Amino acid sequence: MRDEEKPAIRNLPLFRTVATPTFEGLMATTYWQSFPPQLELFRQGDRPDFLHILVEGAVELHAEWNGRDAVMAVLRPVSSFILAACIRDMPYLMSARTLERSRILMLPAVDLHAAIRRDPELAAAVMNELAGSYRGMVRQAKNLKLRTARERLAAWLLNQSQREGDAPSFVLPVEKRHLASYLGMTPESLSRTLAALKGRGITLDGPRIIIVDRARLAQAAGLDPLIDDLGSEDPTVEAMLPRPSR
Amino acid sequence: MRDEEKPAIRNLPLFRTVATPTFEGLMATTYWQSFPPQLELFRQGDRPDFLHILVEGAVELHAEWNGRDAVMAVLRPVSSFILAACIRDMPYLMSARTLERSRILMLPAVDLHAAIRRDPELAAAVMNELAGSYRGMVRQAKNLKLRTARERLAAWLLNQSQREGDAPSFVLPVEKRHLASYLGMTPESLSRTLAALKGRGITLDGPRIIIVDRARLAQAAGLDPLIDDLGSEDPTVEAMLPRPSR
DNA sequence: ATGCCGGATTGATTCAGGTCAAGTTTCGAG
DNA sequence: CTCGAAACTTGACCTGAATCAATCCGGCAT
Repeated sequence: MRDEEKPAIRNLPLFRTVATPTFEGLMATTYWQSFPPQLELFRQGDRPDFLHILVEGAVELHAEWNGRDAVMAVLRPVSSFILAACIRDMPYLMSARTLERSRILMLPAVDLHAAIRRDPELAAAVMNELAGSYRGMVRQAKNLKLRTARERLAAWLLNQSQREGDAPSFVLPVEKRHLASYLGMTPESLSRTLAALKGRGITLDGPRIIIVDRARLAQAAGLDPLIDDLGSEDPTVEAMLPRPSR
Repeated sequence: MRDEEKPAIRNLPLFRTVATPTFEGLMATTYWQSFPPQLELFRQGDRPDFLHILVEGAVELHAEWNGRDAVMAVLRPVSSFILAACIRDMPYLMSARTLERSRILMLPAVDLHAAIRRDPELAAAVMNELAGSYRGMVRQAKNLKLRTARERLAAWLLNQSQREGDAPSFVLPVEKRHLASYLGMTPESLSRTLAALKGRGITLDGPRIIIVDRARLAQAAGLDPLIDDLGSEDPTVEAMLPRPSR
């Protein structure tokens, strides 16, 4: 464990509030793994042996069925993932692959369990994290059921801009086909829908989005704190790109 | 609190494993509420003051946005709901209404919090419940993103049959328009899709479904334990009709 | 530079599912 | 038993998005 990244890990919602001995004890059981881009970390159905903590790079959670594939989330450092599978000790419901070269801290599920049993403060943090993840998935399901592809895209653009500090312009942090899949559409549809939004508050420059009329775009998105809210909710697992990579 | 239903409540995954004093202490802080059919229990955005435990009747969780409405889950006794909102003390993301005359046990969120702090066994149960709910929502999102309306319907029919003990025939436990919304389609589409499945293993008799060729229907559904599995996962909140009303 | 190669765009077409508009059935109130 | 409202079904049509099929573009290795 390098000292430089320790503070960032310590600051995860999962660990922020626990006593230092608990944290140090947990860290002592971890070990590092480095992965090249495009590597499958695990597949849905596998047994969860480790809580994963992404410290560098980018990881995509996706789900497969009947030959189809859908991106469920994209994670950026520093984020923990697959906590729920570890807690229940049940097979992953999603597969994970790196998008970039990534460094991941592996925390054995057994040790996590032991620590939770020992430290009620950690248990409380886990509850909060799980409740937040649940709520994140509820938001995602609402997004899918209630909004059209165009509305989802418009809302995502606004959210992404907000994540980057209300930037009036930003470059997409993932390839468009991944974004398309995350939003539940095809790359072709994303391309067209993006073009359609040009008349509604944005300008395009390759992978760069320029928001020229925030109000107009917000109109098209129909923003709603009960679907889109970032920030207040814990975005460790569920959100697409929780925060700029710093 | 009537003695007759106590065992059923005690048997909830949330309480099954806790010590009796914890359970009794919690029950002492609860009170009953009875509601007529079609009554709004709370609206999305409201503050969560109580953990709800449905003991009799049926409750629907639904989400609204921009004039659209989608059924997110239907609950049958005995089920607890909105645990996540209570844990995080954040606004409900879904609204709730009774479908039938219902009796609900209200457990003040403050008392729940206090009990969790006191009893690590309860904390563990809450973690399990939340992790299970999260996984249930992941399944639902996968279902929406990866399957067509027909596949979702076929899978739901098989799951429902299984819930009723592999019944070869059963009547729909909710109105078709509610089922349609839950499955992410319109009532008209449900009607047509049901008709289309007549050639693929089922027969219809009003609200009764007769499964004549389970294998054929399973073929149309593409069942997958990582989407459809009931049973092993805790279905308290996320599943449509967790169990027959007994 | 040149030539790939994978991703992105654009166009033509298809298709699943939604919308609108009649019917028809069911069921509860009187 | 009758009536009326609500649920359901059916039909015609429309639309959002997927699919199929060319290009187009940009980075990168030769």
